[in-house]
Amino acid sequence: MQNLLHNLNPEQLAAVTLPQQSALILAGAGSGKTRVLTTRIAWLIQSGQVSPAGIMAVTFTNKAAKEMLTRLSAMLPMSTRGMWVGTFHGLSNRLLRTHYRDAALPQTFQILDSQDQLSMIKRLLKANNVDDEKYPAKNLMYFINNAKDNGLRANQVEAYDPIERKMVELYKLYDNQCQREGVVDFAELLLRCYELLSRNQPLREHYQARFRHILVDEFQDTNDLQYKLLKLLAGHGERHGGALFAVGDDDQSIYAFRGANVGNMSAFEREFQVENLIKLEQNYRSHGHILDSANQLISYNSKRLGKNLRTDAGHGEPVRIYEASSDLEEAQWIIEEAKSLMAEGAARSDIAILYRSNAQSRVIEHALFAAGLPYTVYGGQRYFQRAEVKHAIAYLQLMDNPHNDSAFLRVVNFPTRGIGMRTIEALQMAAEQYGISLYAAVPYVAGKGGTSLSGFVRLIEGARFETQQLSLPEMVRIVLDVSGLITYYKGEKEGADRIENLEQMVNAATQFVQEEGFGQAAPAHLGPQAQASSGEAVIYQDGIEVLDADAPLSTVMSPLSAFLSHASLEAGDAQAQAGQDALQLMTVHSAKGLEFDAVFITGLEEGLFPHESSSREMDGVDEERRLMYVAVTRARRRLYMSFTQTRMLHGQTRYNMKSRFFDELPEEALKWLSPRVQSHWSPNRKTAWDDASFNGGSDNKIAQQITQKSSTGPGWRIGESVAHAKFGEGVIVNIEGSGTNARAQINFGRAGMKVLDLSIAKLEKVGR
DNA sequence: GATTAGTCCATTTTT
DNA sequence: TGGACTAATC
Repeated sequence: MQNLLHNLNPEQLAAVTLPQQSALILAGAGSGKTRVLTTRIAWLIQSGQVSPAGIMAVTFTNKAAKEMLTRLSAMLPMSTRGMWVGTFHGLSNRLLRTHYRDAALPQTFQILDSQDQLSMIKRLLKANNVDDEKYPAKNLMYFINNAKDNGLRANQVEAYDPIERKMVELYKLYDNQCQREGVVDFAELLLRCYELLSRNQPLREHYQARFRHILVDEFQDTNDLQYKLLKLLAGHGERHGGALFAVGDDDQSIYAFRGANVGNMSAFEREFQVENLIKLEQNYRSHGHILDSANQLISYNSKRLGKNLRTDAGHGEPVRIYEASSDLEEAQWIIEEAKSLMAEGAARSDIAILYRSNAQSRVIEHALFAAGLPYTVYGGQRYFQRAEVKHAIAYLQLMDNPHNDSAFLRVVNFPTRGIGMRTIEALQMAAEQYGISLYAAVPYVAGKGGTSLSGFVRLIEGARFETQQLSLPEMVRIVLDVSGLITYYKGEKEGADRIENLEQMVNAATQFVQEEGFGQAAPAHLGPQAQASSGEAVIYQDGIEVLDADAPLSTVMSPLSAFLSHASLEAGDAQAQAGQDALQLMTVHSAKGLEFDAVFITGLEEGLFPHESSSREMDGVDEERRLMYVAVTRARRRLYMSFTQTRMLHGQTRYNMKSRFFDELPEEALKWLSPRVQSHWSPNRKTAWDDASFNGGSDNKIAQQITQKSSTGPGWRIGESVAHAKFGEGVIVNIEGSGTNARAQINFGRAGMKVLDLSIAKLEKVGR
């Protein structure tokens, strides 16, 4: 116990040892948030206040959940079994598996990932002859998910115009279709869970009584439904229920675009009458200048719960800022700096290069490749998302639940087995007519198509029969062969990697079976009933099915169902990183939660960061600023920022002003690096002639005149920074006309784009 | 039924 | 600019 609390600072200690009450922990970046969370759980158990089964810890990512479990098992002498640690979706899945009957789901219900969901919506639109110009599948998907994230069913959504009314109608159809197929999307997992618990009082009270302590990580990222679910579990406003311990940082809320509501933090504080608001402001990560920059920057946001990070480390190095002439040159500079960092002993993996949008990585990647520096880009294709893996999964899905139409359509003719469009259309007609799944509709299709379809059904049935008594890995092995996938990819030019990925699935299954505690001999098909002898999983109270506190996952679902859930809920790692020690490239979003010795924040230009679309959204720039705050606080010792005069975007040259965020940093913490001596017309770059003709639409002769004029005389040139008395600083984007008629189009950033007469407007050159 | 040319589009992302 | 997706062709 002593060493458990050892080395905690006073705030951390206070948070860890709070009494069983609602608490909000405002945990700044690098303040030991995860440590507090895990130590509290360990302390609660060690001090005998609660048994592991009384703990629920919720995270957003599997990575965070895994991390928590790892740390916990290192801290605790006993097993963490009985504790519920997982993502919102993972825990919801578990609950729904246990109470599938009460939730009105088939035992083998399957989880649609976003890809499946979109294709399902596309099918729905087609089947109902909906104009997909007017109702793009993506919009409908957004509409449905948005409604579900707010806890609303179709009949609860208020529609204000005909378009919305139609969307609501389609939402309803979509839900019906999901129910028919026995599939649920991500948001549905949570919504079902919420509805199940709200409507079923004994069940709700059982869980409320069980979970004495509910701990939530990254609380600022919760959406409305997640918060409602937590309130329900914590028995807010009811007799039962445990304490909600929420940890989060409103300054790091960067997921509003996917429904996260920072307002949940203050709502929680208010609704639970939180008396214990603890701020963790001691930062153990960054040096002083970096932290000062972060603090000052974020102070420009108005709606904050208020928090200021401090460090015991010294000021350290200043934040270095570099103005490049172009995106290419920016990349070049990054490489030079990274090289010198490495010469000083930095490992490549200690250096991160961050950008606002993925498109920016290409130029940097090119330069790194040319320089022969190993690098890794975060956020590639995940294992279970790869086409070939999804195909194999689809076969397994059909074996476990043949009514999953998405799975059916994915592989009914892959590898090709002579089932064409006409046959599929006939099948869809039949399925529509009888209101059944495609699989079930097969007998209703006659003729040649019907024959080949029956063949497919026999294939699935055969695979099911053949693997009935086998373990999950053996089953996967058989499916890979029987489906013809391996054979198919053997005949493909680029098939070797795909085959390797498929083979990898057997290993994934083996690992899964071991980690999740499925007895190695347990046949993959057989569900809970078959295993009931191994321990009563489900108990009954007042005639209601409730989960035994210690029921392992293996008693509530079959290995196959569990594996399929796992494939949907945990997409797996992105590309196996070949070069271990590599520079880390990623978006600022994906850098959240990580830290590096040295960090480059690139593309700090108006329009890019803050992104131009953010100015159109409510509090959009504040969110961009939080994003910048996240970026800054990733750095331990060295922080670099860069922006460029010229950037290629969507095949067009853009001239952006430097980001407003530079004005929000403390000057004394910064070091502006003088750019290398360079003319604006260095040979590598496009000439003004190109630029002018590219942007202007003025003809080449005129553009050429301008070039000659401006490159010799005191005139103005494209890309140049200027200052205007009223509009402030700007960048010349284009010049039209010449002599006294010359007019310049100038991007004044926040003040907007202006066209000014060069002979009239009083412009000053801005020293760069 | 596969290849190919044309079209469209373009923050951020986990589950 | 370049990737992803669709329509037309052999």
